[in-house]
Amino acid sequence: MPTLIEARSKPRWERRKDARPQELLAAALDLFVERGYAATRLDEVAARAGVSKGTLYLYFENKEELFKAVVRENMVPPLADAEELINNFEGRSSDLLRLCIDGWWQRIGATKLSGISKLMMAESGNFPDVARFYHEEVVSRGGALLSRIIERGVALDEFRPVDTAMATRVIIAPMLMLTMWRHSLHACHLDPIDPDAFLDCLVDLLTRGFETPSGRST
Amino acid sequence: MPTLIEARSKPRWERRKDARPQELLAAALDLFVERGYAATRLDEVAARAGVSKGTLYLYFENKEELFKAVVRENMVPPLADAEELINNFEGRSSDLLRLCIDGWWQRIGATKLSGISKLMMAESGNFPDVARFYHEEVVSRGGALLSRIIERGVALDEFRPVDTAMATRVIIAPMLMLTMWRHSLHACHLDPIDPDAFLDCLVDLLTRGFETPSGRST
DNA sequence: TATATTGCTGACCCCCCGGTTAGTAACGCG
DNA sequence: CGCGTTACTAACCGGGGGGTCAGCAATATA
Repeated sequence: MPTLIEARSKPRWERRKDARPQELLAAALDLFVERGYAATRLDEVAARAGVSKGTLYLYFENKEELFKAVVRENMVPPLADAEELINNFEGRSSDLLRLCIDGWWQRIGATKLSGISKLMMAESGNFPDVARFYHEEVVSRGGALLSRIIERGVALDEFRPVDTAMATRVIIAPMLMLTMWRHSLHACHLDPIDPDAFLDCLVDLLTRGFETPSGRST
Repeated sequence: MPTLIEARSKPRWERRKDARPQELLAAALDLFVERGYAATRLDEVAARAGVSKGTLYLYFENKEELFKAVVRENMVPPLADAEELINNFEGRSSDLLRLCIDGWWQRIGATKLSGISKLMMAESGNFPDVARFYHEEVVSRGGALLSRIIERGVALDEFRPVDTAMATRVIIAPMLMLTMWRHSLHACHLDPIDPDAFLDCLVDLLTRGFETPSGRST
């Protein structure tokens, strides 16, 4: 039976209309990253946010819209900041490149947000609508940023002329691969890897590969 | 009603105990690659092999054992061949490395088998038992092969001394990443990529990075 | 053609999960 | 304190899919 204490101190639930969306988004992010898109149960998302499944549907139309909201809330802002940075940057393009890669690592790669990238690579084939959305909101925008940096470098004669599209992929590949590792075998305590060493190794390799003899400093 | 022709020429089904396992494995490979592990329906595997779901369970204990059989049937033999090649190879280690990477591309990377690698990266987190099996049968063995090549190169003074474990990953990362691309966004007709150009670009980058000044030829 | 053997079918069980809704309890307000 | 509004809950629905099994029909044998 409900004791006096419970009856007095704690209502069975509270009305917190303002706080719900953020709490649901946080719970959804956690679970999407942990389990993937298809394997995430909306029951569980709601439970982790401290509400019932019905409440989740008061704030989000369905699973797909919930996921899109998670992406908009978490992945898009860092992209906007990077765009800002690139627009106002004055200095060597190789420094700008490293700044962006480090920024990505600190704000996405090293955080649970990297799980979203992994999730999309893993499941985009089964959810083409979500894939299209993610491509428009994140992939194409992120790729465009990197391409701008490379083209800046080439224009200022700091980088040798390269196929921008391919170079963009060559940079992104190891970054994404690192997140894949961290979220797959690595997460099962198999095949541990040191992310910092890996990134250092690759950034070094890349800058050596890109820079012109004249652009070299150290 | 069943016509005379049907009644005479075609039985409703045939007994083909010997052929079933191979046909089921082929169907399973196709669907695992197309949809992923969790999203593959055993009903559909059976249908594609031309039998009912019940028959599938006559030949395989359950979904997990079916998947393991697919891996053993398709992924393990190329590894054994590569091992053979490495054991008997006489020549420059950089040639051996390129031979193995090309062999991987032709027998796995460029075929639907690459979908299995992608699948494991994508879903190992949700199926730790399968992940462990795959790690033992494929990942650790493949990694060991690459490590042997690198150590061979270092021992023969063709490669400069490197952290073998890290170098192994640096080689594998772009290979796996390429398969990820081909099976995710690329498969949705987004972000097309030329695999050969990508691989050439990276093999070149890697061999340059590894070889000692003395080991250089061209 | 009759009979035994067995590879194969398809209906069935049961749980799960995305999504819905009738009803209830928390809160604002007089 | 009482009343209206509404944020929230819990029970529910329907379809789907892993796994099972009683029975049937295709072959081997005679």
